Amino acid sequence: MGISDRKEREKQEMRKLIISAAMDMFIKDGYEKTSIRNIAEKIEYSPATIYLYYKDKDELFYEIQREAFDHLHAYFALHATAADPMERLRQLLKAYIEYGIANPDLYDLMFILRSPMKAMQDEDFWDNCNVSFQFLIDTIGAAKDYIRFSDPAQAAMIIWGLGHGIISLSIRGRMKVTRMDEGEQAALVQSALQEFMQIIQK
Amino acid sequence: MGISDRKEREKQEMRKLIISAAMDMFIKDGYEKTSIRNIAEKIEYSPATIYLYYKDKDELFYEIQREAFDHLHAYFALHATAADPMERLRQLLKAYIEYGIANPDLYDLMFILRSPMKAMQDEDFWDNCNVSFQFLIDTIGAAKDYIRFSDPAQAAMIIWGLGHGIISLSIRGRMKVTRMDEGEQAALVQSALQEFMQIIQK
DNA sequence: TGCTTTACTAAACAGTGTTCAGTAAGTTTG
DNA sequence: CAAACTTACTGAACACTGTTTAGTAAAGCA
Repeated sequence: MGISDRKEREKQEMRKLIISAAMDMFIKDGYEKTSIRNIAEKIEYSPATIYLYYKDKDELFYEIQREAFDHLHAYFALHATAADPMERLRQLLKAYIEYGIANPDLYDLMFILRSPMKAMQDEDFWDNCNVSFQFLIDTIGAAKDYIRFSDPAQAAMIIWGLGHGIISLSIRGRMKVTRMDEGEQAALVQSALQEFMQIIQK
Repeated sequence: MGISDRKEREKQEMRKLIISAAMDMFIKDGYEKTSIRNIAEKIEYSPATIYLYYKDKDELFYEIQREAFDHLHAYFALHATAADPMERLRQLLKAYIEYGIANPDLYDLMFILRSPMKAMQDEDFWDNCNVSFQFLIDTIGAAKDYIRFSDPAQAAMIIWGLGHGIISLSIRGRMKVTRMDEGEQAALVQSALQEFMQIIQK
């Protein structure tokens, strides 16, 4: 049936239209201003129409999260390229933190906000996150003989935890407690990470 | 003037009443259900009354954050007590993570939510957070000769970042990507932290 | 007692996510 | 081609949210 094919195509195009409008607003105006009503206005449809394509806001945000993870993975692939495994791991951690601080709203969606996780099975987050997560696992796997952790899973936990911790403290303003200005802060983070990588190296 | 003294006392009591109702709701029902209207209903006043005592929701949440930080500091003081500096640091990191996972909503307020930071000068967060933060700084200061960081500030950044990262990934459901059940996850976190502390030890 | 200040609230405004009845156009069928 | 059916869409409403304002009743002071 040619018509139902076209209908299906149009449905996918509409979903895509909604998602990209939402993604744009997310990046430009942040999470708080990305409302169903604002998205609807931007694409010149009524708010109710969005509910014909997405069950609720959480499901919509879940789809934007998928796009965000693709975006992050592309950044990893571009910046963690060294042949030497240990150097590649260093680059990956640096790229992660740079990405998070440069794209705080997308980072929120991927790693902080509750909304995209709500309407989700356990497997769904795995689907979205996995390509990026696997990048970390593989990089640590390649470096495993050069780091002082007996188990790569432990190393992954520590490195991800550390990276996420620094990004999220930073983008949620909690580094204020150090009473440093942003420049000092960034310098301290960088030198601390440098030493950390040195310390965990065999 | 006895009357204006009493008035002042009553004003403080009212603020206290609002805060404790809000704190209760925060712990019992979580952040999302703690609305100005719900707090007002609980204390049997109109929503507008709350605005006679707090400028806006952010200022109210800032005050609850102060209480939460007292709560956290009490937990630290209770659990990080070893005489040996390195052991005390280990206890502190463990206590931090335990506290965060056991009190996810208060942890949110202290370290994740944007709301309490909005109506805030840089110094204000310092006021709220400082007693707890100083506990970390002091503990690291005492252990500084036994850890492989040249600068205690670097060590603080790494340890806080790591602790916060693990707590926040955990309470925001992002550990799902490991495909472990909660028991396995907790075991991995614990063993990873164990090894981490070993590795940074001189 | 009369005047003023204080404490409080009902009602409204502007925003949110979401649902549902109704319409108008597109598609299929007799 | 016209009638019947299906699909796509929307206006308006519901139940929430934070916040402001005008008005009221009680408390304090002269």
